[in-house]
Amino acid sequence: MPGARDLPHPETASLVLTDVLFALSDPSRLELVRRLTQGPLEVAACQPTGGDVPKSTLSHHLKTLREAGVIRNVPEGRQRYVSLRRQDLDGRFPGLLDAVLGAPSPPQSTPGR
Amino acid sequence: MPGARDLPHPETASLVLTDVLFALSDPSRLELVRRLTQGPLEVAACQPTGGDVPKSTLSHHLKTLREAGVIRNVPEGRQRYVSLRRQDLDGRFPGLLDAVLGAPSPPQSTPGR
DNA sequence: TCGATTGTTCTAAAATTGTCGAACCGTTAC
DNA sequence: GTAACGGTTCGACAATTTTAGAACAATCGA
Repeated sequence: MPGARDLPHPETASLVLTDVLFALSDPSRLELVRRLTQGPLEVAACQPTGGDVPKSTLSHHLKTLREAGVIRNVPEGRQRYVSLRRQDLDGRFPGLLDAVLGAPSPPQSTPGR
Repeated sequence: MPGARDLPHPETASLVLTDVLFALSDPSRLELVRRLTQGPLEVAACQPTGGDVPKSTLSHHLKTLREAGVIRNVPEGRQRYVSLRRQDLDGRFPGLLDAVLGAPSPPQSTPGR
């Protein structure tokens, strides 16, 4: 049983807070994390809404999130499923993800005009 | 009314989540924030424990935190007082600061020995 | 007033991070 | 097999961020 195409994921106990905060500090990565709360996505579906980001760029962001322990990226046949490591994050950093996800996402929602 | 030496601080309502996360994603900045929970500090006291960081470097970190809205930096006579904008942060991003401050700070707290 | 104190700002170099094309690797379809 | 898919990795370059010395600004004490 050869094709073990698994990427490395940090253990829950060794997740580093500042790495998680950094991974979440990028708007496009954070938006993806928000979408992942709805459920796992295949990589192609991780594209920003309507955006057309090169595969390598997207893959790089996924790597940042994965190495910080925010997401899991597992092979499934010919594609990959990306999912939020919610329980792990909640276990190690209680309340953090909820606070981040509950916070107002856009800088401000242009009121008037 | 001359010596208005006040630095700009963003309004609470306009704080941006990703900016806050980024500001907190640096270990030395985060450590400072933790210390600020004890109360305001003058800039010189913001030096990392035992560390000897150049003034300009420290000032730059303070700027990052200030512009993100994490701290307030006000002149007081010849020095300046740095304080955590806890209420503002709690108001805009409920639970975020508590979660960050409650989280394990070091990568791992070597248990045994 | 002069000088020491306390910190910010300016400028430039070093280090990180982001972006993207090209090469590459398993998997599945033909 | 071999080609098409779905994605990661590699390498290079651009953009940010970090670091730090030097210059500068405001305040206080003598």
